[in-house]
Amino acid sequence: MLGCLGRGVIMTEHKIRNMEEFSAKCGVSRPTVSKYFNDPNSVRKSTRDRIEAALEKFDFRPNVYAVNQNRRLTKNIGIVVPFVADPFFAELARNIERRCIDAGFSPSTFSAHGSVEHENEILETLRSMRPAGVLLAPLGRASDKRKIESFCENVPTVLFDCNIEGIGVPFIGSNNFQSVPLMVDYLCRTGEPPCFFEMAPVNPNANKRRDAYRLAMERLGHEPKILRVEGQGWEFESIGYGGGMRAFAEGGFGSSTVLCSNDRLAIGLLAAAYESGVRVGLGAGCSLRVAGHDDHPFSRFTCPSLTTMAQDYKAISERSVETLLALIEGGSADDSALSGLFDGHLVLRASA
Amino acid sequence: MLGCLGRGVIMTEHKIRNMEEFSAKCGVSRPTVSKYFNDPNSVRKSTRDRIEAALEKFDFRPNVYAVNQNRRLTKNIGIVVPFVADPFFAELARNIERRCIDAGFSPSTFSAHGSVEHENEILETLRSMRPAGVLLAPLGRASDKRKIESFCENVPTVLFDCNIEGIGVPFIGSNNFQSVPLMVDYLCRTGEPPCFFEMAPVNPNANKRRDAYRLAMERLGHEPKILRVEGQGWEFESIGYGGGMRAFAEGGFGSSTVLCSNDRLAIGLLAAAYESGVRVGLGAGCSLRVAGHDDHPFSRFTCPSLTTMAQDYKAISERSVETLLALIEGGSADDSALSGLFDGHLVLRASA
DNA sequence: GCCCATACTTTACGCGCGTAAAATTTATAT
DNA sequence: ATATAAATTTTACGCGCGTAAAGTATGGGC
Repeated sequence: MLGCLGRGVIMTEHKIRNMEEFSAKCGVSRPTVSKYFNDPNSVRKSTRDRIEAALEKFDFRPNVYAVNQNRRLTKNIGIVVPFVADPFFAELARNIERRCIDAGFSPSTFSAHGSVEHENEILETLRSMRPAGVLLAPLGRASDKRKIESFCENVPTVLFDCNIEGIGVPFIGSNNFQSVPLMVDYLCRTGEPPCFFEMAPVNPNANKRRDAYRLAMERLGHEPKILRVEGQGWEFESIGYGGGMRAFAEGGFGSSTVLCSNDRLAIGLLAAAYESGVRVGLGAGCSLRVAGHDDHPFSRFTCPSLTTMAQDYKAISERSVETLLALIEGGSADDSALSGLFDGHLVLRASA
Repeated sequence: MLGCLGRGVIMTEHKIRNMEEFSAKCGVSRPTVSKYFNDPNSVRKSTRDRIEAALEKFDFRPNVYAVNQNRRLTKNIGIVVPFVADPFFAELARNIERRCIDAGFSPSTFSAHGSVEHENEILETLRSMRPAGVLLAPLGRASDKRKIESFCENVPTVLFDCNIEGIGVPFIGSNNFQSVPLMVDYLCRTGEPPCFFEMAPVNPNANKRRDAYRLAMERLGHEPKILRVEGQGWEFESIGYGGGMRAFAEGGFGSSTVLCSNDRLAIGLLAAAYESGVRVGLGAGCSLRVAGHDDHPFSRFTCPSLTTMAQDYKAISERSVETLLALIEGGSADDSALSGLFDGHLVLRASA
């Protein structure tokens, strides 16, 4: 490729193979270049300029594998969500990714796709990646608690969205005991007190929401009514649909207001209502009100649009990353003291 | 940790630090162990058994960074989708991931989150990962064509879902010229010929679907009617909703049947119809039929449920991975000859 | 002008493993 | 039993970079 004739007319820049060659082009020693890549501000401005000038001409990048092999701690951060096909988690992951990049780390996102086996595989993979830290939203009840626990002992980890209680790991999530009562209160003010529509709980959030519902109802002097539908897995819409169809066939919910454990369940229920000829909403001719929880990205586009409790995506992702970075910096500081729960806010739409 | 008293009662298995130590525990040489990890069947059964026995006792795993540094080609495969918050892509990615793992590779999935900058970042990251191959679903029109082209020259790549034409890279996707005419034909048989509802095309698929619609209509002796709505970005539902609201306000679509360029657009349109008091479906009292394209995971739960063309997820993911593996094996074989388009099938639901 | 802190260079070692070549063992065929 | 092929061990080198130590250059303050 490079002409040997020595004409020197067009000196084809032969590819830089390693940091040694690159440092030669800079007129700077390799260790200094190495220092530069670890922290550009750790070298004098004049040398920084020389390196960056050469960087534009040759676009060299240190070999990630060699770098990570030799660093005590890699700059990798693992992000694990239970089910990325749920736009709620996709959105959360996107936010978190961005923040990690901005903090100078290299995030890699994994989805357990709803399966424990896959979640365990991911933890194994993550282990061998020796990440600086991990942001983990576990499957929940289905998770292999011991594996997660032993993982957290070896890798700085922050749990988000779904807690695994009693393992002393920081947790960032939503405050269900604030959000659910707020919704219950709104629903009671504006119509018949709601019943609670849930599936077999996949995680602590589901349990807390039910408990919060019960408490809120009792505090308002109403009798809680809980309707649990069958079904498992992560096809919540399908479960909500099936449960809805059966309830409508058997004569309704025992209340003209239904508070769903989450939006996806509500989406299924709305489909069932539509198919059953039950008009949902506030207007005349409507016989049912439906509310959800989470402000799922699609809840704006349901028919009718879904009244729901918005989780504070931004705060959760921001605080999760902050907490992890603090954990990475400060060694293994006091753990669960770093936990944080965020309030949600009411999103009033047409369904309730 | 390890008692120094020599009692030997409980010999705490001190952590294996590297392959050297591990091979000692096996009573096998390190190069042989190395061979084993590259291909367990490349060593004699007796030694394989010894290694695997030790493997259970010490759960040693080769350092991924050291491995990848020294191998000519890593076992990594990059998977890139334009927007993972779209469950369609999440589903595709999940399928592809699984197949890569089964083939003995380590997939990492990335989402461009709808932004070119992010897509380019991902390509850079991917480059420094020196992957064996990459499965890339580009953003489409928004993509930086030159960067993708230069990337494909250096890394074995298979495009899926969305083609970048004229760069000689294998492409696996859906056959829009089969699927759209099929839908058009069905709609014409059962009611008024459809108009076509689209947004500014984000990728070649959108263009092809429109062209296929036009052709199909002309072939059936009907006049094509195309309604393009404004809006950009990846919030298709929102665009469909906005376009729908305006169309209903201005007196409809010029046909009582609307074929949408994709399901997400249709989901937005259905929301607009509902809000505008327009009944969608086949039954009495319905004034509009709506059909989509893709069999989006949520299209079962729209109100009414959405009649659509199902893309063959399984075939696309399977063939994409197969093609990439062939590309990896056979060096840079004849490229675009490996392309493949798959037929879709009609999914009849309540909306049309 | 000297002193000293800082930044840099040189030199050197190690990380954990792939991989090649040569010597040796083991299994299979004759 | 002997020849032959296959598998394994030994030995050795290299990958690209982090990092430490010791020496050299740089620059600011007095």
